[in-house]
Amino acid sequence: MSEVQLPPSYNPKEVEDKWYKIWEEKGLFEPTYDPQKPKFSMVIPPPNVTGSLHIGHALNNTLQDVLARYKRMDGYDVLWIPGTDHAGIATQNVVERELAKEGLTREDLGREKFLERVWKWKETYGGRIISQLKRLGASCSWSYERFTMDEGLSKAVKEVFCRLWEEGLIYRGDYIINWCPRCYTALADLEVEFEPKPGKLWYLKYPLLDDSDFIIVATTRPETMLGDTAVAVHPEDERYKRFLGKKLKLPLLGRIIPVIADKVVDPEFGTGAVKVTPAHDFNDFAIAQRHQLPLIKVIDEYGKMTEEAGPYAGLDRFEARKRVVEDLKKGGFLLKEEDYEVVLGHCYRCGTVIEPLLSKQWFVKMKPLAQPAIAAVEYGFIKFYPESWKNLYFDWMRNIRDWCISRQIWWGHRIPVWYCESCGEILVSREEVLEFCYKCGSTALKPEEDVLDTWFSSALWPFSTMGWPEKTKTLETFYPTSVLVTSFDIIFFWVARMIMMGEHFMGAIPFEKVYIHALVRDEKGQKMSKSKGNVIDPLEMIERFGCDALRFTLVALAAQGRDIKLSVNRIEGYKHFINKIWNAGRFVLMNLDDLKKEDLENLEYEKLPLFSKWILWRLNETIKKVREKLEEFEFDQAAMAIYHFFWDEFCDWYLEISKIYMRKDELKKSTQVVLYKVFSDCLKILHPFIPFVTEELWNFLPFRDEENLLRSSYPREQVFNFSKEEKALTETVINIITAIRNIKSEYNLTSMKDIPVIGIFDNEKIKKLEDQVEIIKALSRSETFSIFESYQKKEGEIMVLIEGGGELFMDLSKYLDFEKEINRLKREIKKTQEKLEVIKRKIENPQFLEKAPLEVIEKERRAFEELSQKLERLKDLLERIENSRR
RNA sequence: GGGCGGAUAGCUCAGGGGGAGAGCAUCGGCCUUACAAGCCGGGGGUCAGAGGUUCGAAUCCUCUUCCGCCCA
Repeated sequence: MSEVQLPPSYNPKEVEDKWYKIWEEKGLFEPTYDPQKPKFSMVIPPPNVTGSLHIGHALNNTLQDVLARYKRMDGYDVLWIPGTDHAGIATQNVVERELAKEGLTREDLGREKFLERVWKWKETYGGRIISQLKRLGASCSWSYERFTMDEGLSKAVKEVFCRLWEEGLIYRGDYIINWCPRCYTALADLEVEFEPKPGKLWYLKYPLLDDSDFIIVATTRPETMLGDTAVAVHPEDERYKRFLGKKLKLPLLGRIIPVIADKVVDPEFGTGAVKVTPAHDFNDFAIAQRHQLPLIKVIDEYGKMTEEAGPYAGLDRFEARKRVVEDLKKGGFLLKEEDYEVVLGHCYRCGTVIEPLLSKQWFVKMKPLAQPAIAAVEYGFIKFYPESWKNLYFDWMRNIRDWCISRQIWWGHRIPVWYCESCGEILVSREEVLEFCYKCGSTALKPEEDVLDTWFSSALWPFSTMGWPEKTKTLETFYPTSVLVTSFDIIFFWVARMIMMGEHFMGAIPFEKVYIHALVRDEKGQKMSKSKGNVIDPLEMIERFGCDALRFTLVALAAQGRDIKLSVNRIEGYKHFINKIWNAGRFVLMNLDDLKKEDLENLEYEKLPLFSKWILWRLNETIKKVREKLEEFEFDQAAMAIYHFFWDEFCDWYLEISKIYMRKDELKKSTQVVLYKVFSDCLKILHPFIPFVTEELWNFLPFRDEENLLRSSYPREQVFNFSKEEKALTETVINIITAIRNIKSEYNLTSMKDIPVIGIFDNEKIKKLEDQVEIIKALSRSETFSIFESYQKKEGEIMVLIEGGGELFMDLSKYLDFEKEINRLKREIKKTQEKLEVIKRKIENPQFLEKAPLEVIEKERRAFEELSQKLERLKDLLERIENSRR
């Protein structure tokens, strides 16, 4: 017995903190810049600095960590850059809420003081998510940690803005944009979430100037009629042809507006005539551009009616709606009102109903940027996993619209622009402070107040984190990154924009592969959210079941192309697996005695007993499979392969068999070596998935190729010689054992060891089986097992058939329950008959014989042979038992 | 309105043209000195429905129903 004493159950809490600290302090997560090594790099999708770790982060970072640890062990120099995102609107909102508790608004503080507050808040809480990532075991290269508002990254942002401006790819102008009156900022199209809500459709009467006739328009937003500058109909619409070119008198305000024809009008919707409010509707804005209509803004940035709204000026937009409807009704302009489902845009940060409005904003021209980014994926320089996501990418990229990048909030990268109050020049500069206008020399400069969309800086993340625009060694060594691991909901927000910026500024793709993983949902398939109360908190799961259990669960469920519905009992199930590993480790360690390093090296494969060879072969197959699956990002399959090998083959079979081998002097040493070899390789294979328990156990192993498992080598597949005959023999042994267990269990005789078992096999097999008798006896808990070539069944014995040929006889006369046995046989017969029937139909079908591949036919024929024999013998048996009872 | 994905054991999910799988739950038997968080064994499924392709369909195609998501 070795001196190693491990407690009989694994205690994750003590182990996890200890190892993370050691790994980090030793700098094991850091790249070495060893020129001999191939490179592997990733950038983390930066979580919001305000956030705390939710289950989606846990999945995302577990998968990245699996890759990072696998590649690191496999000889790559790995850089995994971590960091956080300043999340402009979200963070500002959080701090504003804090202020509100003190009865303050950000305006009360002023810009500078407010930003101080945000920074302070960031210093206090920004570290939270980082420490939570560490709790998860993420092996990020922490010395590279970045924040999107860091000095270096800010420099990159400024550089990108200036260059795009110089290239004419950034412009400023009055356009209709999505406005959140609560966050008081413009939003990009992507940042608006649409949701159907019950609403109304109002039918309004717009009379001709001379009151001789009228047009009826339908609208879901009557208050915007105050800003109408036309009524539009479809040019082919016969009903309205006579109105074209005529003028209408806008109710309530009396404004004179034309009737125009435009193809976008859907004659099927409402009455086929639509009011046109160019300042507050995207479609209407486009119509107005085509027809040179005036733009009248009736709702302001606070969601209140403007002076243009005449008597309604100053009212809130929703209040104005009520008043307008009332007044229309009074004036006889409201013809009817019906229930209608309206699709409303909401702010993705605060949920407020978006107001489309006319505003002066900054935009990026996307078409020229999109083109090379589309090509990069088309030509396969960037590959999506699963591949189907690329269609979504193409679809969006090919219909891309210009990107509104200015935000009217304070927390973010200030747009590097000044306006000259003397000559009106727009000055774009990399300078921190601009002293005078470079056109007219005036010092009367007004800085731009707006900041950039947060995603503007995120788009640069793969190279800004590596030091761009400086030429750094990191960039040179690790750009492009190898893989981006993220979820599909930010393919547009982030992935696409990174590809565009990478192509444009680096002249190279930002990553070679994009692995898109699932969204984690609750058991009912709903998105987890705090308001629904269905959140599974990863930190709580780590507390309850251990980090490794959570990680393994997430990986095991991470099948491609499907959402993950997570339930707590799944995590609990895999916690048992962790404990199983722990105990297998205890067993191995207890049985190593004075094993020496030379013993490991001197292992002679050809001299090993059958099952030692078998387990080494199975290990080799498992290594092959896990590697293949990891390379294809089929994490779940990789996890299942090692799970089943470890539990079902190594623990359930080999460990039990090793107990027998180790009792024999001549086999003891080699068995110890095989146990050691298989177990230590399993630790290696498992480490990327479950780093803590494996590192802890590794630490108890007497000889290690590396002090830390984390830096050890990932097992490689070897050429192996385990013959077909040997495979067949192991199967037969396993089948015999299973059959005996089966019978004993059915007769509730599990603990009875004194039931003699007789096996009937052909001569050739008998010779081979002789060496396996001890194993059969031990694992089936039978004191005697004898083999003959033929045998006459005695009374009270039952017979079982062994798959692949052979029979067993067991004397159950003392215990035999005739009724039970007859039932068992009948059941067996029925099952066999059914199977046989299916196969018979097949092999009697001439078309099957003609068209099916030969090996399939062969297989079916063999199966037919076996099953018919089996059926015959079963029937015979049943008859004899029934006879003997009489 | 357009597009994508899903429906497989009681629950959560794999599989993806040639004998229906896992974890959990359930039932029966075992304290067999690594592990009762365990071991051994069992039961449980017209693979959503209908049609088609095929010698052969849970798997491919079409339609239907229901669920989820994305875009407009």
